Amino acid sequence: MFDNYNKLLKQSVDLSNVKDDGERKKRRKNPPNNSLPDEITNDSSVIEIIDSSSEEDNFDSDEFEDVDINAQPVDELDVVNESEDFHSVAFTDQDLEDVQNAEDDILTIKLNNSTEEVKVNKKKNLIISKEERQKRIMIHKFCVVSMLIHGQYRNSWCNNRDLQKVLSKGISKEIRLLLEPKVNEGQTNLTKSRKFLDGLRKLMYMYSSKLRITHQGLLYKDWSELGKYQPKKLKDVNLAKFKELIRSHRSSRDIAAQGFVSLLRALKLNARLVFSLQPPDFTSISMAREPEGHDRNKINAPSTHVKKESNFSKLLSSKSKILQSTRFGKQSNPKEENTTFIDSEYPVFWAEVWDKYSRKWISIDAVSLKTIEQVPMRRRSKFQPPLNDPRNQLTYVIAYDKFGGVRDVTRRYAQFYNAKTSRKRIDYRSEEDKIWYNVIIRSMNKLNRQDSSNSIDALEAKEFHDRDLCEGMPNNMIDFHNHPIYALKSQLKQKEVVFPDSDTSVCGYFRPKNSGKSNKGQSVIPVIKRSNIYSLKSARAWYMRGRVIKPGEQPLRVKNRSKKEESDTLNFDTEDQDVRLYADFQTKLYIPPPIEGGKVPKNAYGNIDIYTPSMIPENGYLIESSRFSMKIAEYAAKLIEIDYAKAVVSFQFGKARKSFSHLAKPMEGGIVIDSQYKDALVEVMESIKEEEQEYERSQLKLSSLKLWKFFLTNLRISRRLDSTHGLIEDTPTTDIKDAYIRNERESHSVTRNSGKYAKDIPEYSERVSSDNERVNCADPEIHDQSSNDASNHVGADESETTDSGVDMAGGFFAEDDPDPEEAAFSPIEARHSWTQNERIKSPEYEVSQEEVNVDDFSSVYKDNASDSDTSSRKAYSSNERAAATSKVPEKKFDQSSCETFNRADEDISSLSEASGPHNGESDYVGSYESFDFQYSDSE
DNA sequence: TTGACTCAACATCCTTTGCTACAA
DNA sequence: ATTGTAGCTTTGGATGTTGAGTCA
Repeated sequence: MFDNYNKLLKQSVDLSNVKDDGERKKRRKNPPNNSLPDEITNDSSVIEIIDSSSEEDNFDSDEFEDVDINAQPVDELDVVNESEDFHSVAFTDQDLEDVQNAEDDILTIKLNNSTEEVKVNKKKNLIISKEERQKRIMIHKFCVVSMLIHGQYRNSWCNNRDLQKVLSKGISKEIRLLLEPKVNEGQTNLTKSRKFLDGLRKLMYMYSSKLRITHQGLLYKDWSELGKYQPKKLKDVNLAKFKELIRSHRSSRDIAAQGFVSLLRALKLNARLVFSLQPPDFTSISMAREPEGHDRNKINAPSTHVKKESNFSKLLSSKSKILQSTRFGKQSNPKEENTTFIDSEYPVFWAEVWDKYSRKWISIDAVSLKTIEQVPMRRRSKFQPPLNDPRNQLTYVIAYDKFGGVRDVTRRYAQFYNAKTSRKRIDYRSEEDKIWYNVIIRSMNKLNRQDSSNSIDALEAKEFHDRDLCEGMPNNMIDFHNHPIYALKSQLKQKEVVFPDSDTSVCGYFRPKNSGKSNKGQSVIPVIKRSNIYSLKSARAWYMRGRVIKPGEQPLRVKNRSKKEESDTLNFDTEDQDVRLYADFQTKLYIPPPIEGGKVPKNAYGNIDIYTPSMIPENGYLIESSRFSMKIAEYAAKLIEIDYAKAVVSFQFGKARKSFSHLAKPMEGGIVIDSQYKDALVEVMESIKEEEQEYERSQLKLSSLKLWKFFLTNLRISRRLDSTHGLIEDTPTTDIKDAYIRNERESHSVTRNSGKYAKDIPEYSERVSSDNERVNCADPEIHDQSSNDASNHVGADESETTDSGVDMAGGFFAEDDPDPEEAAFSPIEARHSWTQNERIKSPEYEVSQEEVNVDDFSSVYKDNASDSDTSSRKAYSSNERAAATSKVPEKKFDQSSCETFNRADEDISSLSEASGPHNGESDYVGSYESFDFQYSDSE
């Protein structure tokens, strides 16, 4: 299960494709001037100049001491790696020495010149990019979900009857009696509870005495360690293996704890499996650094594992990779290379048992801590690891009960949940994430536990509430920041205010550890209830949220406009230069004026503001532009002569603010009308919409017919030219002409073979395929495909016809100039309309559908369209031909229209069928009937 | 050793209703 | 002559958050 999770995790990282270097390059505002090490040595003259000046003027011994000379080459490497494409350059020890030598030569210069830059770079490299943050959040979420599911599986395995049977066999009568006292014993609940706990304790010791921990379980990993190979981990645990491991009492701590839960359940106790999820911390936004001290060993994993972590190592910047190779590459001892993660002494999995006598959850860890505890209210739980534990972080504690219920019980185990723990959780990040998390937790429950809550749940909820109250004030100033219950005045945001600003808002006092300077000598500072802190907004801002200031309310704060704004507005009215800010209790819901006599009230701009649904007038209705376009809505309203107002729902802000006089563009989200006209208007709009669609359809029909006409006329002209002038001999001078002639010949062969299907005629297919190829030549992939198709169809020599450039399309434009724009829509739509409505009428439809190779045929059309190039037009040498195409517009048929035709032609076969019934209406279409190219004819 | 503070570097929020030239 | 629309410009400032470093 968990290996799968790891695999998925790796994949997700692989997919997101870390672009560390590119990103960091972008973020560098001032790329360092430092050039490559060897360049530095070459450029000695420049350096000397700097040297002399810096020695006299800027030499600062303190600064000198700041820089670790030994570390300097490494820093140099950083810089180089940053500014250049460095991936392929392998650093050798020689390089490193060169750098050091170079460094020695120019020591003072380098230091003085670049110290500051190096410092800046160091700083910049410490914080990850925005994308990286997003990715970390994503991975964090993914880990949370994966671990939740993992816990769910293990929890269900704990319910396994066979396992429970085996486990409960070895339980002594004494323990059983303590856990399940006889009903008629006249004892108080307290005594019973004590006995119950005693029983649990004995059970725990019994269970733990048998255990041998042979493998490592789940542990917290830093971002840099996520992909590291964990050698002592159990793999491929399925239910059978799980049972076997628990029976043998040789497994990991996690599985042992799960086994204990199973044992508790076997004894008919209400036991929960508790899982402290260990996702990486998304709030940590610093670069993944190489661990210090003894952890260094972990970096150089054995070569066999390198592949496994390759995806994840992308998380590490390439910088640190080079650092690793340079710093530790040579000295590292193969024995030390093993990746070792030292287990935290705190558990990841443990059990909770419901003590029905004291009506409390009892936490038991029979494996790691071998402890049993009813978590205290005000003191730290034994289950909570210290905040700096590198292998166990208590952030999400999830309890799975035997009925499939899943509850977040972090509040029980985290002593400073509000002050510390909650900040590391995804649900603290935003309202959206909170919803996400709640949905996930809810969906983890079994269906019958999703919404129902039993009495135990209710008691637990009360317990958590009490714990919130018992948490008390933070013990340091940082934790007051954004604390949900308490606040310090000095930490309020600019637009936050205490109201009422008196002692009633103060709920206590805080003594900073080293009574800070900011407290102006005061040893204690007042702590304010968060509920007495209000976020202020201007009247305008409130209006944008559908609220207005109550009459007579005085602003809680008046903020001066910034100097910038003052200079912008040449208004000398002092009142306009202040922004008056109000709290939400000073506002009320905005009730818009009602529509009277069908007249919609409008603002100064002739619109109506609908920023929230509450801003729609009582008897008004908003026709949202998502359903109908603004045009249709307005037209319909005008048509039935009712008053309406365009609804401004939001504003869009331009990027360049200064250059544009307008900063905000109003976004129209529909029209507001008197609600009594709603039905009528909707009716009208629907019919307009229908009409429009009908018109579009007819336009498509028309353009399809035009295309068809264009094609047939094309063929007719070429045939007439051939019949009048005969075939022209092949000459080596004009390849295009040759191809044209050959094409014509082939088309005649089609004619002569009338009665055969197009696909059965090799020459025809050949031409079609090669043309296909030419059309698509812009895209090499398509090119290959189509040429393959060609050879599949006929296996003919393509070179014969590839250069044929026929200016047939041009000729047809002269007569019929089809609008390319129109054509762009017609063919596909036309297919639908014709296919569905008319096609069936055509008697030839069946035949063509079954026997004509549609692809081949359509390609003919592509040929015509794509070859209408001015260069190919030159191929016409004879006057006659020129005359035939004399009306060719000089307008060049561009690529886009070619593509248009290509698209169009996919459906030409259906169109050709469809145009059958219309043959009397047009000369060209009529001639189609007489034309020999009738593949559907049965001879 | 720890916490409070400063600094640097980003991230994010706040803002809240055009004009002109030119083609069709 | 009228109408519709593309293209202007080339990048804000204040506030909040985070991590590193410093100091008491």
